[in-house]
This record gives sequence, C-alpha cells and structure tokens, in this order.
Amino acid sequence: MAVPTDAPARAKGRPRNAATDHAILEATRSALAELGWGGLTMGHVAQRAGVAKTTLYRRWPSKNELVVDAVAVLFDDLEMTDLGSLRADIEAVVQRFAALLSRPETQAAMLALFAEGTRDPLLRQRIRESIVDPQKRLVHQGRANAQARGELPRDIDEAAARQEVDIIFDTIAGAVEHRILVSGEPACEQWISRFTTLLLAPLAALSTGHP
Amino acid sequence: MAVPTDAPARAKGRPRNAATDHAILEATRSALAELGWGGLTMGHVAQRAGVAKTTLYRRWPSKNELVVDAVAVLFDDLEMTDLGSLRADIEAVVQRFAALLSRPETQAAMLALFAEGTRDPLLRQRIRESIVDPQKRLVHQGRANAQARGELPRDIDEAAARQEVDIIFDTIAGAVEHRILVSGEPACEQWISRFTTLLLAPLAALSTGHP
Amino acid sequence: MAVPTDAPARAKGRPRNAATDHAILEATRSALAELGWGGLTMGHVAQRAGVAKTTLYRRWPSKNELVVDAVAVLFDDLEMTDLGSLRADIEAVVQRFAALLSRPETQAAMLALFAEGTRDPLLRQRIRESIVDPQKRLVHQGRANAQARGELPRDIDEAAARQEVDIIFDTIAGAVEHRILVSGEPACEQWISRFTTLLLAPLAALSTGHP
Amino acid sequence: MAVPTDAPARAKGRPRNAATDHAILEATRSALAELGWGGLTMGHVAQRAGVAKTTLYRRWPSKNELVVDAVAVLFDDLEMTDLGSLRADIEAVVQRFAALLSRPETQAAMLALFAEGTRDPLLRQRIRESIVDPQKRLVHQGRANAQARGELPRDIDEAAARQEVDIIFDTIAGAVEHRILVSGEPACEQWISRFTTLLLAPLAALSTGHP
DNA sequence: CACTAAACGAGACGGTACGTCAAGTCTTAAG
DNA sequence: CTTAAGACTTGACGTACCGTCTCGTTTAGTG
Repeated sequence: MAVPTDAPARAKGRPRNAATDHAILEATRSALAELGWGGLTMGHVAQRAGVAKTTLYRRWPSKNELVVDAVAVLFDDLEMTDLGSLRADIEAVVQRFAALLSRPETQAAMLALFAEGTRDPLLRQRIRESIVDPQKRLVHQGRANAQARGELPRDIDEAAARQEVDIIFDTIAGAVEHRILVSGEPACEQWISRFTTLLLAPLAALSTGHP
Repeated sequence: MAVPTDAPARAKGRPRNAATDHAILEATRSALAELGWGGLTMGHVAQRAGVAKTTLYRRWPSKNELVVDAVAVLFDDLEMTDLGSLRADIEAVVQRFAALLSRPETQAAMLALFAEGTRDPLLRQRIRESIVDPQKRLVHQGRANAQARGELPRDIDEAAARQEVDIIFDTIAGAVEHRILVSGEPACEQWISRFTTLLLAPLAALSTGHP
Repeated sequence: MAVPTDAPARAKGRPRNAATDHAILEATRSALAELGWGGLTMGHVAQRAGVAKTTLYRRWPSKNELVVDAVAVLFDDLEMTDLGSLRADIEAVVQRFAALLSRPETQAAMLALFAEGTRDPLLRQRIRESIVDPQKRLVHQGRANAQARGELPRDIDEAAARQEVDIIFDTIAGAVEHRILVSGEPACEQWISRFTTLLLAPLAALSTGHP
Repeated sequence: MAVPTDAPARAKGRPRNAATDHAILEATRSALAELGWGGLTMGHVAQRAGVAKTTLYRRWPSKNELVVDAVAVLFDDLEMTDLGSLRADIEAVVQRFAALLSRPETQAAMLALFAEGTRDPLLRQRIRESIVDPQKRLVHQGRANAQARGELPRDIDEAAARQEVDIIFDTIAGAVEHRILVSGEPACEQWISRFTTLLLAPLAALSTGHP
C-alpha cells in the first residue's frame, strides 16, 4: 500500500555526519603538508580523520577530487584590498599569493593537481572552476578600484577587458608560481617590488593610450 | 649524469649497449605521452624498450631521474634567433616554448617533475640544473642581441643584470606555463603578440632610463 | 525458533509482518541455490526479499541461523511409507532422500552448514536438532513397520535399539550423502537397489538371531 | 658457441624457492586447525609462512586450490594393512580414517572443500582426483587381501568389481564422515566394531553366492 | 481519536579481507 | 661485469560485505 508522498527531496536513511567532511578535509590538508602528494594515501587520511576508508570513497570518488576540495578553501582567504594606489594593491595581493604558495600543503597540492589535470580534462575543469578562475576576481576588482581612482581608463569593450584580465592574471599567477614552485626561490619584498614595477609599465602605457 | 656514457676508465666485463639508453629514453617519452606520469611504470618502460627492469635500475636510480633525462633533451631544440628586432625575437621564442609545452609528453613530464620537486630538494636542483636554468641563456642572448642593436642599454651592473634576467625569465616562463598548463588554453598568435606588448613596455621604460 | 510466531505475551507496538518471514526464507533458498553459500550475502537476501537488512538481523542473529531455518523445512517432506516390505520401504525413502540431496540449494546449504558446524558447537547442535535428528524417525518407523510385519524381531533392549537406529541412520545418510555430494554421482535406481541389498543383509542376519 | 643443454624446459629467471611451498602448506594447515575455514585468510597464511601475499597468489590461484593441496597429503598416511582377517583389516582402516577425521584441520578443510565443490565442478574434480578417489585403493587392496586369504570370492567381472568397490567405499566413508562430522560423535571402538559387523554381513553373503 | 511503541526502509558508518598492481631488490644462467 | 628473466617483499589500491547505528515513516492496539 504505497502512499505516494509528494515530499520534493526526502532524505532517506541515516543522514551523513557533516562534521566528518571537515575532519576529512582537515586531515587531507595536514597529511598533504607532512607527506606530500605521493605520501598521501586514502587509508592514511581515513585514519587521521578517525574515519573508515569506505566513508572517504562514499563522499569523494578519488584522491584528486578530495584534494581539490581540501585545497580550494585555502584560496578563499585571498582578498583584494584598496590601499589607495594600484602599486600598493598589486604588491599586497602578490605578497599574499606568494605566502599561500609557500605553505607546504599548497605546494604539494597545487602542482600535483595541475599535473593530474594534464591527463584528465574533467579534473582540469574542476580545478579551474574551483580554484583558478575564482581568483580572477582579484584582478577584476583591482582594475575596478584603479579605474575608480582614475589610475586606469574605463573599459570600453567588454571582451577586450576580459582578455586583458586573462593576460594579466596568467602573468601574475604564472610568474609567482614559477618563482616559488619551479625556481624554488622566495618571493621576497624586493622581488615583489621589481615585479610590480615590471607590471605597472604596460598598464601605465595602456592608460596613456598606447596600443 | 645518471648516464655515464663517456668511459674514462675501461670497464672490465661486458660493455653496456649504448643504443639501450636511447631506446629507454625514447620508450619513456612515448609512454609518458600516452599514459601520463601516473600510468608510467618502470616495468612498462622496460617492456617497451625491450629491456629488463634490472637494466633500468642499473642506469637510473629511480623514475624521477629517468624522466628528467628523458625530457631534458626536448628543451635543447629551443634556440634564440636574431630576427632584427626585440619584439620579433621574443615572439619567436615564446612561440617555440608554447609549442613545446603543448606536446603531451612535455606537459605530463614537466608538471609531474615540478610536483615531485616540491617534495625532494635534490630533485628540484637536478630539474633546475638540467632543464630550467639552461633556458635562461635564451634571455641572456636575447638581451645581448637587443643591446647590440641598440634597443636596450648596455649592462652596467653584473648583479643587476642577472636579477633582471631572472625576473624576465620567471615572468615569461611562468606566464606561458600558466596559460597552457593551468588555464589550459592555447598560446595563440594573438595572445603571444599581446603578451609581448605587455613585456616590451617595461623594457622600453628601462631603456629610457627609468629604474 | 528464531521465528516466534505464536505470541504468548502480547506485543505492544506494530506487529511483525508474517509474510516477510516466508519471503526471506524463500529468498534465502533461491539465493543459496544460485550463488552457493559463499555468494550468499545478507544484503542480497534482503534485496531479493524486498526487505531492509535491518529486518533480517531483527529476526535472525546471523547467516547460519537463517539458513538453518530456511533449509530445515525442506526435510519435512521426507516421509516413511508402508509399501508392504522392508526392501521397498528402504528403497523408497533412500530415493526420496537422494532426490532431496540432488537439489542445488540443499547441496549448498547442507554442506555449508555441516562445515560451519565443525567450528561452532552450538550451530552443530542446532543443525542436529532442527535437521538431522528429526530424520531418525524414518528409521524408527521403518523398523516398527517391519517388526509389525514380522520381518524384524521385536526390540528387547531400549538402549540397544537406539544404538542400532543410530548406526543404521549414519550408514544410510552417510552413504547417500557421500555418493551424491562427495563422489558427485547420482543415486540411480540401480545404485539404490544394490545399496539396499547391502543394507538388508545384516538386518536379515539380525532377524535370524545373530548378534 | 652453442652448448647443447639437454634440459627439457629451461627455467629462466630466478627459480622458485622450493622450501616456500612447504612453509605455505604447513602454515595453511596450522591456520586451518586454529581458525577454521572462515578464519583462514590469505594474508594470515602469508604472514605465518613468512612470505608475501603475492607469492601465495603466484603459486595458487585461490584459497580452494591451496587448501586442497595442503590437506591432500594428510590422506597419504592412510594405509591398508594385512592383519590376517577381513574384519581386522576393516576395523583398522576405519579406525585410522576416523582418527584422521577427528583432527580439527581435517574437519574444517574437508567439509569446506566439499561445500565449495558443490558450486565449482572443477574444484570438485580436483578434490576427487587429489583426495577422494586415491582412497579407493584401500578398498581394492582390502578385497585383494581377503581374496588371497579365501575370505572373498575372486572377481569374475571387472566392471562389477568396480561397482562393488564404489558402493563399499561410499558406505564406509559416508558412514564414518556422517558419524564424526555431522552427528558429531566419536567413532569409538564399539561403534567401529558394530559398523564392521554390519558391513561384513553382505560381504559374507556375497561370498556364499547370494546376489 | 490521539498516543505509543515496535516494525520497517533506507542508508551511513567503522571494520576486515579481498585480489591486483607497481616499486624496487635479489637470484639465477647466459653472454 | 652486463644482461634478461622472473621470483620476491612491501605497501597501497579500490571493492565487497559485515553487523551496527541512526534516521524518518508506518502501523496496530490501547488509554
């Protein structure tokens, strides 16, 4: 005698423990920092989180997705501030990005994810959606602030503005990543200052009308 | 380094087959391109190269070193040409670098090596020595050409010149890598042109004497 | 036993669905026949019976008890008939027993239960009480019939009679089981006839007074 | 420089350690006796034998085959002796068979194997070939001895003799197994004597020419 | 009639063992 | 001393069931 319930989304069965998610992600981050990507095993994470291995697999299909989620939150801390000048704003955000990239768990996670992403288009998409693209907001906001201050000309073409954001984003992110992750040298204050100088030149040029 | 080819001291027993080295490195590259880092197994490489696993381990201590050697040679093709203008030279070398980074085996190998490098300082050093730093010659040579043409001022301070090379190198390499490997979008002609423009502004500024 | 049907004490809450018991036992038998003991999982039985796993465990403490109950009922069909002669009666009952043992679910269940019984004395006891010993009634009744017809002498000693029943039971049951389950050959009419002959000899000898 | 080796099958690579086989089989038997079939895990056996799990799987495809091999040797001890009379010979061999069946590892192994055999025809065949059928030699030899002594008539028909051996074998093996494994009662001296009496009657009858 | 207590489904959960795979080492015989 | 072949130890993998638990939902009888 089936009584059709019109409940839209009935959660059946025992509900998942929400705290478990946090415990797992936290365990993932700490294990990642200590052991690196290669040393990160699902069994290990489960043990650290005080959770059965099956529980991990019930929530994340693989190590990749788990680490994406575990790492993504780290980037939420990046914020664009308005310090009154474009140079100051750029230096501040670069400094924060560099600090983030200097943390061991970020290093291990980022490059390992990028590496896996070269093989798995879906993973690459997830990485872009969850981690990379959201950071473009920093460039958008920085430009908006500078435009409000009159340091940069207003956007005329929407598409051109997006292209410019993309290229600036690739340049900043790429340079800092290469400096820290590949060259393995710190992004010290001096380096940031010099890099900002390098970056400001074309922006200034743009603002004065040169192609 | 892991491949002692030139024999200063005459070996006693059966000599190594030199062709084996090439077969192994070639097998490594093709396996890497097809299967990615995770799918690359020593047993697999050995089988492809028609060689026993023992032979691999006798010549390279681990997968990392093997891949470094297998990939390093790809970068030897990068050459700086003198096309008569700094813009043309930059565009040409960026185009070649982008083409190299678009090849699947390069993608898989580079990021995987960088990822491993974040965990293993010795490996990072080997990567820098074998792969990364040698490419700085391109920046050096490009600057020298431009200086010879009078497009850039002569170096005054040796140390300052090296710093400038470093920051330009990090910027170019980082931006192209981020564009292709992380953002996953091609470095098309238009992008290269725009990026070169961005890059030329500060160089031009430098040439006019600004710090 | 694990299925308390008659309710001496009035249950308070929602009463159990009696049909569920039958559905579960039927599902157990069919799953057993198809998948064998090793392939029989509680989750599977539950699914087949259209029932939650919890419901199974609420009614039977373990797979063992469930299978005992599921299989025991099969043996209720065995009946001793009075066909007018001891030989005919023995052949008839052996034939029925052989037919029962030829059914796949009986085979899988019986041997699996016996196997588990070697490890778990309580289970062995349950098996004997629910399945094995009840069949001794067949031997008892067969002897009684034969005695009524004068084919066998009356019992003098109660204990001796029980011993004789035991040994005849072990012999008949064991031989048929070994033939079908171990040797894996059918108990055809000819085999039954020959085996009955073998069995009648000592009974005849007993009837003529030998110890 | 062909050196003609007359070795029929040249073993390449590192040869298997023969002692490992014995260690594994011994570990299997002892684990079986202590933990029973259900408690017997491949990992456990490997650990006991001081061997990696993979080594087990390299040599035996599954638990079944391993246990067959481990148990089969136990039956090699059964021997038919010539004690001068058919009764004595039967009692002796039944006693030995009963003793063998009383050992815990034999109990756990036999019934579990028979149980698995009901599902897997190939396994059943292996069991018959390795364990069951070889024991028929005992019946053959016992008959031969008795014939030599004149206690039993000579065989006339080869096929009939084989059928007789089969039925005697099923009866003896089945009765003892049922007594010990199913009924769970010991095959004491008295039981053996009574069972032998039961068995001798038809044999005597046969020897006097009855069908 | 509403209340109550058990039955019930669904599925999360901590475990244990599975059988497979690759890493890197070791052992043999052949060159 | 190199090489090919393959045995070997180790350890993680992802899966399958286990038996328990925690929910929300029936469903009868009773207060």
